[in-house]
Amino acid sequence: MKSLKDLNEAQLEAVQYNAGPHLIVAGAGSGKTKVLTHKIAFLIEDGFEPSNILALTFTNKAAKEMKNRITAMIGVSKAKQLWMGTFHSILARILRTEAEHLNYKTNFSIYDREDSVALVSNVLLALNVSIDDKSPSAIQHMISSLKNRMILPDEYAKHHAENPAEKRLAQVYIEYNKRLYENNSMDFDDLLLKPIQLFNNNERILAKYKKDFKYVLVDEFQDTNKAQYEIIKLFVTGRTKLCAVGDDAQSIYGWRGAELDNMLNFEKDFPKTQTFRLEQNYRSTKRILKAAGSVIKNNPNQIEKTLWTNNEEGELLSIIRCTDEKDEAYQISKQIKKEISAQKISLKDIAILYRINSQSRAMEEALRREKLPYKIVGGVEFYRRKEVKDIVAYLRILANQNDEESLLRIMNFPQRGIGNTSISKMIAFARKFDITLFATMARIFEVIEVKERIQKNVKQFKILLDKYIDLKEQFSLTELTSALIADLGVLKMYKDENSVDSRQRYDNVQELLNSITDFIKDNKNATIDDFLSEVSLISGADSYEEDENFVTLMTIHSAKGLEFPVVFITGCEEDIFPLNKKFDSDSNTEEERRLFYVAVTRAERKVIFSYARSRYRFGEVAYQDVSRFIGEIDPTTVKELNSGLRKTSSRRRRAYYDELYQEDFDEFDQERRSLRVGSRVSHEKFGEGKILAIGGIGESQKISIAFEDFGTKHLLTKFAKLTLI
DNA sequence: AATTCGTGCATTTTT
DNA sequence: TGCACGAATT
Repeated sequence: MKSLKDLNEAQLEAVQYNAGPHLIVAGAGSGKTKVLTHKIAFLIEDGFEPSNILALTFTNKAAKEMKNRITAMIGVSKAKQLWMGTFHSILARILRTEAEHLNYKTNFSIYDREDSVALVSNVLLALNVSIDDKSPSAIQHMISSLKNRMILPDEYAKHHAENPAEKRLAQVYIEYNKRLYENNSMDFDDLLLKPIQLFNNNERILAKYKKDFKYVLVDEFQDTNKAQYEIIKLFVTGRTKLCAVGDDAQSIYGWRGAELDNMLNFEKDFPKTQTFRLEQNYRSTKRILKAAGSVIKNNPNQIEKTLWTNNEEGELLSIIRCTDEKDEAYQISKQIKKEISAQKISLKDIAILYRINSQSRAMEEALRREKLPYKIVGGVEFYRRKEVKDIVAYLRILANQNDEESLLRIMNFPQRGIGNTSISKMIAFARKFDITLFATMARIFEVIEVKERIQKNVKQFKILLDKYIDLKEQFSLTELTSALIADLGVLKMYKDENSVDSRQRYDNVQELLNSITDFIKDNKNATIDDFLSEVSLISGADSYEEDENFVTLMTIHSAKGLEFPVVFITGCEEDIFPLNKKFDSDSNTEEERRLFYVAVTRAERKVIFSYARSRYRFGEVAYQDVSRFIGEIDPTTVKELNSGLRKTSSRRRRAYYDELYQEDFDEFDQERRSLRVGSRVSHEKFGEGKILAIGGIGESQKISIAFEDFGTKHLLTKFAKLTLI
């Protein structure tokens, strides 16, 4: 097979191995996707049917990339038969087919995070409970972690909930799941959990899929959580072949339940595992690899491997020191202009990476001012925008009338005079007679508590929905949606409003129509359910298009898997990167370090770090310390770009830095230089704590401190008698 | 029921 | 800082 010619020896071995379960430990830039695609092509040539191959990825982006490359190798018709996609989308597909065995209907809705949070909110309200003042989104996250660890509501209530707060959480968890079921809906975690339930209870169904999946390939294996691992184990037994690809150093989804141990213990769960290592990097310069390596080696838990490259030595990495986030943005813009005129690179070769989305704001402003075209990947994502979600909620109701969350969303959008009071009455009625909210609308005249005028509005609304539920059988999705939008008059509404905001909304609704048209074009026989699955599972990171000439802005998480000639890594400051919450654990820092590693290894030729000495956080100025990761970089690989001072010997660099920072802070704040964000202090009444933020100057300076026993307090520095510990 | 105004709170990262 | 939500006002 001639395509195997451009593989190196290690890659070739991994591609051709077929004797049993195998784990490919693939370092950054070592041609992981290439190996996977070649492997699939190789298998097909070897006689495997495409429809017997299951290839699982984590992001749609990765799935799409792989699909494109494979299509180029084996042709559309074969590529189409592959089971290839994200865990979530493949399992959603299986669930739609098998829904009835779980007592779900095939048209179930998929709730994204926002929908789930809204549902949690409603549950909290209905049960009238609160859990340690936690926000609905925090509670949603707690429920999600439980699901990730495969702890179901009943089990949690029986075996895990001990203190009163946990007991209340159990209550909420139970009700939340019950409502999901009643709404004929699943959240993201259910898409993984329900299949396990299905397969455990129905051997015949499992057998059917096992027969289909003769070869299972898993990308980004280090990011699998317990449920995903369980699914793989269900599919892979006996003669099924398993190929897992991953890089423990790039595991950055621990917070989402990813268990790195899945990778470290792989050999135990799958006996006779063969491990391959891809250690040659084709992406970065020697210096970049050395710098990245010098940081990641501070993590104790790792699979041993040495990344090397034949690429050139390359430029030194550089560091830009900035006064604040505006200065940072400005200096980066200047640097970008410099890079472009000095070298033969264009805007699309440049990425600006940050730890948290909120960092993008200052950057955007500077880029606009400097007239540098840019594009944000991720951020407030298209399908998460209010105006888009509103329309999507209509489509969801047309597909699944049980979906109460969606119905609530559109009940009074556009405004039709059905307010909260009336809605509460209707919900009460629905609960009393144990019917859905949708069914209640049909009997609205029995809900006597609702004013007559409003009953009529509900009736009108119901007629509208019924009309489109009817029409969906005859019309294409595109026709249906445009007719609906016209009927609702939302475009006109946005146009009339004629504000900056509403113009944007207008465009977004138009864009939604376009995306539906595109989707139907690509998926000829797609149903409304298919489209809705796609919409729920899509993410901002998927919108990245590499051929357009823009500077790319994104979080490091969404940069995973991508590469750029020039990479800016911004906000290299303690409490941002690493972003340590409250009292941080080592494992968190290790994950942050891996994230840093991912950031650095995105670069082909040049890396520029930046950090600011102060930064607006929570509306207050916070004085920042430079990230520990900067200090961990091998000093022979970096230089400071804008220190007014000459180079110092590398051995002295640490001391020199410390001195420099001391000076800098003095300029800012003579009196209180000893109090810094992150410092630990003691207060005579509140005991010990950590400084979160310092704002204002002189008399009015305020300080936020997270006390260990008293929570977060905001105090006037003048009055708070603080001592540094 | 809709609009306006004010307060308080928040920032991880994503399928 | 800016946004979201709640109370107060119409």
